[in-house]
Amino acid sequence: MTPYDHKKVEKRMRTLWKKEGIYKTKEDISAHKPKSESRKSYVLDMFPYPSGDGLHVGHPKGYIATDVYSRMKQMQGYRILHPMGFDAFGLPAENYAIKNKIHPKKAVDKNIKTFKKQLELLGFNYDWDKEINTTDPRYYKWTQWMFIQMFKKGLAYRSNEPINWCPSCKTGLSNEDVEEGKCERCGSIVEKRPVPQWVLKITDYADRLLQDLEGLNWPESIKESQRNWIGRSEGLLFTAPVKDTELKVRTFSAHFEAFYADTFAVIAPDHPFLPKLVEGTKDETKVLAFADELVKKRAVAGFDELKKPEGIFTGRYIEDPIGNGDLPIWVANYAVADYGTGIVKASCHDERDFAFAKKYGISLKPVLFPEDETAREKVEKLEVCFTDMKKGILSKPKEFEGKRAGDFRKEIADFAVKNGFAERKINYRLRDWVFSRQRYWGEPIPLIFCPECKKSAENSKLQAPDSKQIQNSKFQFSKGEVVNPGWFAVPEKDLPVKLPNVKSYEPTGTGESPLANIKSFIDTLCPECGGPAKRETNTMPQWAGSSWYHIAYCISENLKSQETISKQITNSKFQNKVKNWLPVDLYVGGAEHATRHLIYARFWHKFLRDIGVLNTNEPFERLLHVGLIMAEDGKKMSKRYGNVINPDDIVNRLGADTLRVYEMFMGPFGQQIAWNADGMVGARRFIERVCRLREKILNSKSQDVLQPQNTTRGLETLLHQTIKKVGEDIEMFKFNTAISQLMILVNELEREEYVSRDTYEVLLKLVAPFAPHIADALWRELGNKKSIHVSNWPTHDPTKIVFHRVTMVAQVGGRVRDQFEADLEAGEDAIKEIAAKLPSVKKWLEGKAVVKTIFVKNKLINFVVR
RNA sequence: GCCCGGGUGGCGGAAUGGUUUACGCAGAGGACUUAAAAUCCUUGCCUCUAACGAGGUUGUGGGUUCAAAUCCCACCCCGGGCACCA
Repeated sequence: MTPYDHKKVEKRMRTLWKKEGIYKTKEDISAHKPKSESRKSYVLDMFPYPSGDGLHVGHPKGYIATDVYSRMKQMQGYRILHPMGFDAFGLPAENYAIKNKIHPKKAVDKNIKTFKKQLELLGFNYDWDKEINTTDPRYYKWTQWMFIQMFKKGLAYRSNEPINWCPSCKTGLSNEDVEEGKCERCGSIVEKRPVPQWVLKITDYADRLLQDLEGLNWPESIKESQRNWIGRSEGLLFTAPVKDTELKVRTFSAHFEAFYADTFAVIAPDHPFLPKLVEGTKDETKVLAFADELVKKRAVAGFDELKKPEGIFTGRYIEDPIGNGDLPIWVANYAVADYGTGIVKASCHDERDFAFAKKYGISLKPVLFPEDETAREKVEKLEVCFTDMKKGILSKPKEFEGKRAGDFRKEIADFAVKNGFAERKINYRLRDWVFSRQRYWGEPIPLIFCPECKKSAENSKLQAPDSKQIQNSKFQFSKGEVVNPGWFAVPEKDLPVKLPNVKSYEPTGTGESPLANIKSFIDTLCPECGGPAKRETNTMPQWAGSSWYHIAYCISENLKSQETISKQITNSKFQNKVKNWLPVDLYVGGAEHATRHLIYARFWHKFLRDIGVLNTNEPFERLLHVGLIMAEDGKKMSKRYGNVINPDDIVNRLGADTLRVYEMFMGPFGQQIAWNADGMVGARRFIERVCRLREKILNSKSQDVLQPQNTTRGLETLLHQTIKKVGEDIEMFKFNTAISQLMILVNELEREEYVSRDTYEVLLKLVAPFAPHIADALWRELGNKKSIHVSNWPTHDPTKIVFHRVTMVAQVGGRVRDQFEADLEAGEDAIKEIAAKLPSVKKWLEGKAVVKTIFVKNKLINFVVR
């Protein structure tokens, strides 16, 4: 492969760009500029976690895309912000460090260096002045400050409830970190463990997170994932006394239409209320022991094993006010403690309840039936479980007898509320965000605990009696108020709370963070009373730093400032910067973040808006996800399979421009696709053709081949079509068709004896976003002093796109019989006349009667015959 | 089980009611060359036919339409997400 030395060209161009500073972000903090001058485009990639393996060719696909996009935007006159940074806290970095016996900080620094070197080889237009690193104390000072604001607003609370615990990673996990009951990182089965945790009340934002999805320009699939994840369901909350006790029980039901069928209730085996419920019953110990066993079983059981119903009678009954008598309460393995109230009234109109009752001989009483008589009989005889709450016909209560349940959902709810059985309630599947990790490599949680202050706080406040707490709590017993007695935020002047540099940072496995062993870190003074106090030793999860990094890029200078954050954020300069860049106009990254990072960041952003730091509701206006590049064998690229392709090798052999063009040309951007080494040849050839076209340029201006040619496909038309299509396709992330259009143009230009300089320059500009090195090099060879990347994007002339002659299709009976040329906009009669004379059409019309003629202007004529 | 995508040549894909297979890769034939590489040109779904042609063909089956890859119904397969969430 000859004619150009990509190594030389690419190196030379990158040096020039650096020298000329063409990728420096243009800030515009004056609010007075006319709109056209301050058009901005904030284009963001999901920042990488700098792993020790470096990049493979799959990683940069998204980065190339945003690079192409932002280059075009810049040429179109937008101020662009296109930054890059590193998300380097968290388990992977720490595990890598432990495995390689190197301190996480050192490992991260080293890996970032490698990453940056690799990224730079690809010729991205990042403004490295904006680089951020979540593990930089100047960065996490802000992360900690934001956490403190949440703490002060009561959005961070201390919980003692059992949480997901990964025995292998030796840390608590959030609900989002668990997949099919397994740790998302290492695949170990997750246990429930009662470890004291800091939890963020993301559920307070559930409704807004759900509602605001509607206005976002995001892939429908991701919106749908988030809707499912938030899992809003409207239902009824029933309250009833527990027989022979002072206790009351609340149960939630989203499918309440057949609530007259309830004959028993189930409680989760790990429900914190269970011990209190069975207190004083005959089989108290037996029940608790059995429940314990169920919990343990559930912790190790595979997913499918949970389908087998198992349980035990608690010895207690609900006195159901509906008049169904006393409902026995059972412990059931399928009941979930932390959804709804963890206790559910059960009936034959639920698959799981039905199976459970059948197994343990609990009586059932159907009140909902199919219309069909024989089917109805089966339900009456309890042979089948009937659950259709839409089409089912009710037999009870009297008020709704014979009615279709689905048509009266609202009325049934009104009825239950009016009679005092229940109140309306909206429940979410979303759980609060478990925010503590018992690991070393994370942001220290900036809180201090003072035992003295806790005592006085508790003394000053008499413990509320149980009954009251029942009224106020989601659960039936005290969950502890959300005031965190004895806990205080680290005063702002003392931020950041730096992660101590230690030798031993391996997880303890005791539920304590490794920081708990460092006396010099723990011991401190109480910010409230000045007495001896202890620091929180847990760290934040991997997702903390990434929850606000889109903001960090806008205020990168602020991160270096010595001023307090509270003061900085009220500064009008800060406010202007934030207003000028946010929201992110285009956000590109992997779809795997649908229900984690993308929910957390939205939550965090909304919170910061609520406290006045931001003025936008949502962080990411438009989102696109990049399809994975698979290895040639169709598997994921991984060291394990030995199928990794390193971009450095490609850059070395064929050049960054070739790699970029190839990755953009492979297929639709969002689609998963396998690497094909052969395919790269096409990309390289395309670039070489663009180079070779230079020889066809005439310096004399008089001979401009852009003069309209006497053909239907004039070059000028093609050129303007290409300008239009490439611009539109890049805007829509349809890079593959943009490139194919460029190829068509190049093929056509090759056929010409001469190419005008103007045409060639337009071509180079259109190629520039994809192949920035060679395009700029060729551009400068033409004598241009400034980089092509700061030139103006060409605009198409709509009048020049129109053909003068068009190719028409002649059909007979809907079948194509011939094609012919005709004048643009030619009328039906003229076309009919031409078409009817064509021999191949004539042949098919012979002996037939034309019933109808269909005419589509500039496209076809169709004779419908009989 | 529920919810999203998707199924088009040998391969990646294009076309969102109007010529199926743009563009690229691989293949075959040719030109140039002492030769090779590179480059350029031609060709390129299946069936029937000596040929001209004709018919078929966008996962399968049906429907709407002058006309369907595209719209509607049913089914099959692949990929992804969610899942004892009451």
